[in-house]
Amino acid sequence: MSSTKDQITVLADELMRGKGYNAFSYSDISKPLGIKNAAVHYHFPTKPDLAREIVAYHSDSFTRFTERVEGKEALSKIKFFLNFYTSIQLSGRICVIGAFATDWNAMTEEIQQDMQGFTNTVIEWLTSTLKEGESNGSIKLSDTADSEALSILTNIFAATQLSRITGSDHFAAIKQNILNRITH
Amino acid sequence: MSSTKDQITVLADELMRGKGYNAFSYSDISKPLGIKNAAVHYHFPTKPDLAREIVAYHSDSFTRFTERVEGKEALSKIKFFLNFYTSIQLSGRICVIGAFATDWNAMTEEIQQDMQGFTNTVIEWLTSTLKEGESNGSIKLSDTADSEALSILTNIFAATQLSRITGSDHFAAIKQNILNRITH
DNA sequence: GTCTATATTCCGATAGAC
DNA sequence: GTCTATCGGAATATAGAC
Repeated sequence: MSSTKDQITVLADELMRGKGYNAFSYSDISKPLGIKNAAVHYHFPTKPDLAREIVAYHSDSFTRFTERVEGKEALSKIKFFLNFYTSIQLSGRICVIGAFATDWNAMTEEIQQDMQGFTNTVIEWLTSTLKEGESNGSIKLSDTADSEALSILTNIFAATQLSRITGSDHFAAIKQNILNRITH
Repeated sequence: MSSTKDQITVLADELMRGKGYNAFSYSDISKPLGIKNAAVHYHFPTKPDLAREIVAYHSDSFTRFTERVEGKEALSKIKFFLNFYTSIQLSGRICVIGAFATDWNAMTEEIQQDMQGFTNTVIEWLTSTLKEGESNGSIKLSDTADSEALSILTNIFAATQLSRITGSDHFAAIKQNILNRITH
């Protein structure tokens, strides 16, 4: 049993990554939840408030993810990360980073700052995990860990976008290409 | 001297890749051009008509691009392709593929089909150009040409998105990483 | 915390004059 | 081909009762 506020957050996130920020409305949230427009505004007075909550939701989720895989072997961690994107692709949605990037110039400065913090956290985790794997020999790096992290991140989040247009086979091919690149 | 219709198309494309499909309005187009709302509707009765024109505009542009580089050496062609994205990044805009992918579920079937055709054309050009470079020895492939094409495309179009959030240094790093991967 | 009711603004779109 | 004028609808947001 989750609170109305939590239900709004989850649904808003799905709409954000499903249709885009400017394509969903308060009524897209209130109707499925069986509540009224005003009730959503009670929890999130403005739409930017809702957007910030979505970012906070992903920040928390990513923190829990890193804690869950902490202690596992580095290559295994990367595979868990990539498998998370597979579930995004299967749901027909896209990564939150790409969703906010596209609507970037329609976002308030506060949202932008929150997203910068979140995105850098993801990049830093990827970078340190790649270094970790190179140290123990499970991962092969042909460039700096930071560059490889950026390459992997853009590959996988754009794969959720591209596969909407050209189909899920392309998502699978991109994911496999990443793994081929970083394994011996 | 370009026609009003052409000016509308160019501006609509910039808005589409600058703010997103649902974030720009007919008045965002009419005001800068010094015309009225109704004049834009005369040329493009509905907003989906405008979206289709944007796709057609990019299809034509890409065809002209491939003709311009035809005859050049394969690696050089890829570099021209990547440099085109540098100009997108510098303008603060994103690649049309990512822009439409994010708003995919807000698009009509006709727009989606047009985008599928355009995107596959880009992928096919990249694939055949990579094969060409492998044959003449200028390009190194560690995976199938098709997979490498998908990897490069997602890297570079997502780089225009990511760099909005984390800065242009990341765009440069991703671009360089692509070149490192495919050269000896 | 949710409701009814409403204010306000903006959007996409059309009719008809010039 | 562009204009004025306007329609119908939807969106974000708020006031005040319960």
